Amino acid sequence: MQTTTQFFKALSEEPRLRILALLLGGEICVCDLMAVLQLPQSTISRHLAYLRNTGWVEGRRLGAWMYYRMAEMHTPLTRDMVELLNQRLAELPETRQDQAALTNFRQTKEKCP
Amino acid sequence: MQTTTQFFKALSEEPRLRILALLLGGEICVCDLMAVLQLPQSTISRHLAYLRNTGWVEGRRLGAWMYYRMAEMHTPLTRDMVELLNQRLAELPETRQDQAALTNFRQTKEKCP
DNA sequence: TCAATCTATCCGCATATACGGATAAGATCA
DNA sequence: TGATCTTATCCGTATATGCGGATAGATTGA
Repeated sequence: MQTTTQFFKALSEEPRLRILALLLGGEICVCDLMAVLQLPQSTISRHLAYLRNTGWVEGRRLGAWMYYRMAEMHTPLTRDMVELLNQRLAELPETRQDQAALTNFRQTKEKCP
Repeated sequence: MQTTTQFFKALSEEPRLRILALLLGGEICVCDLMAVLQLPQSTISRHLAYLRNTGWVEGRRLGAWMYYRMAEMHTPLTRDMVELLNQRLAELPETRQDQAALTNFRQTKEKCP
């Protein structure tokens, strides 16, 4: 049950919920997250580590960049939670704003491919 | 989004998750919760207050006793969460143990109707 | 190899919150 | 009203964890 409570605790901080909402739309690199969330790099990285440790996301290195995406879920509860967030998180205004900001940033940026 | 993160934070502590798992089975009075969870009264009451404030449960007074039950949910996200917990929480061993302890206590007790 | 870039971790500080005994508040009954 | 029972809140303490600048590690390209 410790695992389950920690899994839910990951959703209890706004930066982490915003990160998950973005990752539900597909893989994102840290630099994009920094641009969208407008938070210091150490803060982003710390929350990503938390999400990694609780099984929510997994990262892969692509050269100097790290890309993060939703992790494969291994239990019914965790699979259902991802499905639920996928359906319901988009209803929150902050989520829509972040998605728009991501789209916009990806169109205008040059580096951080 | 603050509301949503607080809503999830309620699930991030083991006593609260155990309380919710029990309440999914129906209305329960505080004295039963104390007997099942084996925690001090102030701890139970504090967690119940937290669950009340985050919209998870509602209580009603019946004489000297307080009975708690799952609250009516008002958004798709919260309704889906209750449905999910209802389906998945029973898979955890702690939940099964608590349910058994509740059944057992209700059969043997005399007071706290 | 050195400089530059990207990311993870470290560190000290601040805040949130869990804990549980003590106390207060509400209700019942004699 | 006073005694008793049930529950809620208060209180001081301990712990967890968020924050973000500083630092370390990893990678690339010159």
